[in-house]
Amino acid sequence: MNGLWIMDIYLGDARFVLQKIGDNTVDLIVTSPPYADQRKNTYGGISVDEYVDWFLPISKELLRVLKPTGTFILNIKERVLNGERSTYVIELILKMKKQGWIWTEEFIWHKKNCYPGKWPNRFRDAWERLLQFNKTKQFNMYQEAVMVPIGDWAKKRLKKLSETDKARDSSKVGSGFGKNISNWLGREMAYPTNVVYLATECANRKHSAAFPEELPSWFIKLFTRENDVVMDPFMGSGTTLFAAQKLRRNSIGIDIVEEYFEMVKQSVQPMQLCLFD
Amino acid sequence: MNGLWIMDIYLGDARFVLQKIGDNTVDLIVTSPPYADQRKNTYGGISVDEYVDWFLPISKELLRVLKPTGTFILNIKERVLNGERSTYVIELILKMKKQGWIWTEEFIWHKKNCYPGKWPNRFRDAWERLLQFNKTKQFNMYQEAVMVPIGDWAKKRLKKLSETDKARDSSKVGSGFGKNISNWLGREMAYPTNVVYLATECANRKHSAAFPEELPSWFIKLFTRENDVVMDPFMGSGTTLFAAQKLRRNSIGIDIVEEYFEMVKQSVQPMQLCLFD
DNA sequence: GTTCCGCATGAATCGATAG
DNA sequence: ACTATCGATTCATGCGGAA
Repeated sequence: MNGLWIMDIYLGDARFVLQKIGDNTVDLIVTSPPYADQRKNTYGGISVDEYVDWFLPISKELLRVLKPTGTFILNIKERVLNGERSTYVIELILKMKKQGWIWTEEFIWHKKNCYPGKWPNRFRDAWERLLQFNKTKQFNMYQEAVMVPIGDWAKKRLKKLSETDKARDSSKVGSGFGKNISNWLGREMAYPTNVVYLATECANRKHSAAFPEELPSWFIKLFTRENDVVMDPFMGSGTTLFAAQKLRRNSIGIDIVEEYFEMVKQSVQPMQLCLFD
Repeated sequence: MNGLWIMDIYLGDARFVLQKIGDNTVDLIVTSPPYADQRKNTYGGISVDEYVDWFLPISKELLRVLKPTGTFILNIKERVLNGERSTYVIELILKMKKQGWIWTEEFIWHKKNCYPGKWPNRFRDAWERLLQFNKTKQFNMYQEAVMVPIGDWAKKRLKKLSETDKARDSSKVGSGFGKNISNWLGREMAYPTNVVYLATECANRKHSAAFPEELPSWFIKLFTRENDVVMDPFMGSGTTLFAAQKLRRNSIGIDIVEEYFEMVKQSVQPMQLCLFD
C-alpha cells in the first residue's frame, strides 16, 4: 500500500491550464469559483454581465476532463444588484445544459451562521446553491458513505406508523417509494437530504476558507472512492484538495492567484511527509 | 370595529377570474400553483413544456391587480424528469422579469420532515423555492412582525462586556465590518434569514400539495398589516385564506376545482359566525 | 483531558455623499 | 443623471486560551 496520494497543483488561468488535463480523467470536480463582482481584491472581479461568457469556456473544458461516471459540483450564489437578485446563475444553468451538461440536482447549503446585517427590504442571506451537473446519467454515487444518525423526528414518526403508511401503495403518490417505509424500523442510520446544514468556518484560522472543509468532504465521500481523482479549478486556499487528501483521493488544483498557489504548495510537503511515517 | 374580514372565493380558471379583480387592489399574493406534470388528476396536468406559457398570462394579471407596494410570493419546485431537474422554473423567472416583475429575493423553505424514500441517484428533496416578486422597489415589509428569539449564545455573551465590546471595534481586515456589542444589551429578538425552516403539515390529505399554514402566515405577517388584502389564485383547500382570516386580513381565493371551492365555502360560514360572537 | 468563555470573523446590502 | 466610494447595521459560530 502506497500511503501517498498525488496532489497536482497548477498556477494559472483555469481556462488554459485545463487544456493540459486529459479527456475523461477526473471523477469529481468540486469548486467555488469567484462570484460575480465579489472578491475583487484577490480575483479581478468578473462583472455580472460578463460572468456567463467568462465561465462557459471553463465549463466546456471541465466537461471534457470529467469521466462519464463523474460529477461536477458548483458552489455559487448570485448577489443583489439594485435591490434585485441577478440572474446570471440561472442563465448559466441554461447555457451549460446547451453545452451538454445534465443538471441533475440542486443541493442547498443552509448556513448556520450567515453574514449579519439589516436592511429595510430584505433579510440576511443564509443559503447558497450547490449545483450538481453530470456528463451522463450513469454517474457513480456512494450514498452509504454519507449516512447520518437517524433523527428523533424519524424515530417518533416510525413508532406510530399508521396502517395506511404500512400498506401504502405507491400508486397513491406515484413516486414509487411508498411500500418500504416499515423496512426502516430498527435502522439507526438514514440517508441525508439535498439540504446541507453547515456553519462557515470563520474564526481564528490562519486562512479563512471560502467554504468549510466538511462541504467538499461530503461530496467527495458521496461521489468518489479511494484513489479516485478530485479536481478544484479554483482551489483558493486548497480546502477541496486537503479534504481529498485526507480521504485518500488524488487531487488536482488550479489557481490564478500566486499567493494561494504558494500557500497550498507549502502545505503539501509536510502532509506528504506525515503520511510516510 | 367590525370583527369580520371579507373572504371572497371564486370558482374558475385563475386566468379569467382575475380579470374581474380591479387594478392595484391586492397587498400580497401567496400561492403554490400546481407543479408541472404533477397532480394530473386534480388540475388536468400542465406539462413541463407548456408550463411557462400557461403561467405567464396569469402572472400578467397578478401584476395588474397587485398594489405598487405589494408582494407576490410564489412557492414552486421543479420536478425531476428523466433524471434531470426541469428548467421551467428558472425560465419562468427570466420571462416574468421581462413581463415587468422585479425578482427581489429567493427564500428557501427548508422542510424539517420530508418524506422518506430512496433512489439510486438522488437524495430526498427537502426544500422548495419561495420566489419573491415585486412591482416596485418601494414595497411594504414589516420585519418586526416575524422576529425570532435570539440564540442562546447571547445570554452568556452579554453578561459581561469587555472593554472592546463597549467601544466600537472596527474590523482589522478592512472588510468594513465592526461591532458594537453593547447595542445588543437587552435585546431578546433577532431578525430571521431568508431560509424558512418549517415542518410539512400532513393535515390536509385532500389537497394534494401540502402547504403548512405557518408558511403563508409568515409571509402575511411580513408583508401586510391588518385589514390588508391577501390573494391566492390557486387556493386549494384554502390554507392561505384561513391564515389571512386568523390574522385579520381580507382575502381573495380562486380555484378551478369545484371540490376545493365547495370545501372552502363550507368552512367560511362557521368561521364568520364565530367572529360575530 | 474536559469544559468554559472571550472574541474576531464572515462570497452582504443599503443609502448617503462625493466625483 | 450616473457611477464610485464609504459608513452603518448585525448574528452565530468555532477557535484558542484559561480554569
